[in-house]
This record gives sequence, C-alpha cells and structure tokens, in this order.
Amino acid sequence: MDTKSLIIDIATKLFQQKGYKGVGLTEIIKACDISKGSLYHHFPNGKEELLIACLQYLNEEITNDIVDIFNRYPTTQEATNAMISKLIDNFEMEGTLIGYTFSSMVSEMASLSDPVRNACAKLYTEMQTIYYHKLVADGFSNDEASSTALMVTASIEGGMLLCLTQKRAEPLQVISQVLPKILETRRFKTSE
Amino acid sequence: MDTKSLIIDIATKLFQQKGYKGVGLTEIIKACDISKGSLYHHFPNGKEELLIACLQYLNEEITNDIVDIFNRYPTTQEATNAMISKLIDNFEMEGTLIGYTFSSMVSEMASLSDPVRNACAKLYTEMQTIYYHKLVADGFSNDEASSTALMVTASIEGGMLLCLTQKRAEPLQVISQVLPKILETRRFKTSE
DNA sequence: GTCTATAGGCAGATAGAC
DNA sequence: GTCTATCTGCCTATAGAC
Repeated sequence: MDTKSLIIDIATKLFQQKGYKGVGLTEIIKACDISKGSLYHHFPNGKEELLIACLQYLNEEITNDIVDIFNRYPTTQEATNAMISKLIDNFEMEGTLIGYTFSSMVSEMASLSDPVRNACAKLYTEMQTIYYHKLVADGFSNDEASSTALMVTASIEGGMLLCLTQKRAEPLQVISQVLPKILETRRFKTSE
Repeated sequence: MDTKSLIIDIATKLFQQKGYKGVGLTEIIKACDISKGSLYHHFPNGKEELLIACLQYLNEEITNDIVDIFNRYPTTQEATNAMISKLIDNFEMEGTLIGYTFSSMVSEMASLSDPVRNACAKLYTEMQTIYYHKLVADGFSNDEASSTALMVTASIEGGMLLCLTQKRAEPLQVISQVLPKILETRRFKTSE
C-alpha cells in the first residue's frame, strides 16, 4: 500500500474514534510510522485536507459495503437487519464504532467548515439513496420511500450515539427490532 | 446571576455549538467577560469539570422542558410533535441546534473520558424515561414502551445531525411525520 | 518522497497580588 | 472572588537537507 493510502486509512479510523480535534498530526504520523514532512507532501493544505480525503474514502467504503449487503437480501427490512448486525459485531469485537459513523466529524465541524460539512452531507445522502431505491422496489411510493430512508439513517446514527454512551450494543439491537414497524410494506403480501 | 452560573450558561451553549475540543478556555472567559483566575476559582479541576457541570445543567434544563411539554399534550404522538416543532423553531431562529443536543460532546468524549460519558448516558436515560411513562399511559406494554422510547430518542438525535449537515430543518420535519408510525397506539392491534 | 529541526501560536493550568 | 502575569507543552505548519 502506498503512503498516501496508508495515511488516509489510519487517519480515518483515528478520526472516527476520537474526532477531528481529538487527533493530532503527531499521533497520526506515529501510527503510520512516517514523518511530518511526508504527510505534508501528500496533503499540502494540512489537516483539513486530510479530513476531507478521509471522508471521501469513507464514502466509497460505506456505500460499497451497504450496496453489497442490500444486494444480498430481498427486502429492505432484511437488508437493514443484516447491516445493523454487522455494525454490532464490529462494535463488540473492536470496542469502537468505526463502522458507518462519522458523527464526531459532523458535530464538531459542521459549524466550522463548509467543505467538511458538505462532504458529510454527501455521505448521508448517498446512504439514503441506497435505502430509497430498495424501498421503492419493495413497493413504497416515492414520497414514503424518501421519508422512510431518512428515518432509517437518523435512527441508526442516533443509535450509534446511544451505544457509544452506554458502551453496549443494545440500543442498536433494539432499533433493529423496531425498524420493521416503518419498513413493513404497506400492501398485502402474495404469500402467507 | 452569579459568576459560576454565568460561566456554565455560556460554556454550555459554546460546547453545544462547537464541541468540547472546539472551544478554548480563552474563548469562554472572553464571552463571560471574566478572567482565567476567576474561572479556575469556580472550577479548580479545569475544563473537564466545567464540561460535566454543563452536562448536569443541561440535564435539568432539557428534562424540565420536555416534562413541561409532555404535560401539556394528551398523547406521546402530539407531545413529540410539539417538542420537535420547538427544536425546529429554535434551529431556524438561532441557526444552531443548541436545544436538546449534546451529540458533539458524546462523540468526541465518549471514548476519552468515562465521567463525561456517564453524564451523557444519564441524560439520554432521563429523556427516554419521560417518553417511556407517557407511552405506558398511552397503552403500550412495558417492553414496547421501552423500545419505542429508545427509537424516539435515537431518531431525533440522528435527525439533528442530519439538520446540522444540511443546514436545513427538513430532516427533523420528516422525522416528525414518520414517528406516528411507531407511536400509534396498538389498541386496534392486528394479528400478525 | 522522506527526513530532521524548528518556528510561532495557542492550549490548559498555576502563582500570587489585591 | 477576581485579577494579571507566566509556565509548560502541544498544536499545526514550514524550511531545507538528502
């Protein structure tokens, strides 16, 4: 792996765990085992440029991952269940929620930097778009699919915050159980 | 208002807007028009002690406010609607979501400080308890009330993050429209 | 492309006068 | 209880050798 990719990979995890301001460049270069000069060679505009690169990288990682899961399950309900299960497994193994969250970057930087805010907005939008298409395929109207996709995104993001405060995966498990109430297709199923 | 209350009041707003690491002590004392020595007289253990005091203050403010709203409306559905409306009004007037959110403190500090994490956890728990009791009064079973209260908390918290990234109040409006799907009393329960 | 060395500023925190 | 002055250390960022 080339140095630039290595920096992005490690910095992304650190930013997710500790937030943007919570991670210093010194910590990043130590974790990468490189020098400060090397970092600034790849990101001449400094830390914020690195953060945006991380958010773009995260965007691809997350959307690829979700698309992959959504292709493997017939309905949105089953797909979101599988997705949350994966999040929980990750949380219980790693101890941190480095999966699909970037809430620390949002809440810290949204009011301070428009480029960062826009990168975060784009990521949320792409996640919702995936949910949206699956919901339309499930038989939802466009309006209902759109609002439901937003609700899924918000509740999972909020659920991650609850998991972080409690150091337990239970909140996400509960959300996984409640989500079917809004994901149930509003038409009669042909089987059963 | 005494100096200590003034510091807590102003620091709380700043922490909510910019996050814990995003606000310096210098910024706080300038906004309060006091000196650093005065701040350290009231909070001898420094910034983290101040943050926890802010979270406790926020706890009282938020729970009082929510209890007040919940007493004025007959059902959970109407009460949450009114609560979200108030959040949105605040957001559109002030430009920032300093209402019931402290997500920046959670996501920044949860992995770094247990006292802070616990203060945040307590706040979330108290909010959910208010929802829980109202839902039980609505006729929900204890289990359903508990999981629904968690879902309401998570979706509103996540909705605020979406509002912050988009600089628009629409996400919270949509959530307000979708929430009835899980808040409808199941008194005309359909067999599954 | 990677390194070392360092600049310049601001962070949180402290000491002691009044 | 509030002030000014100051300390130490970390922060981002830069310069220039190899």
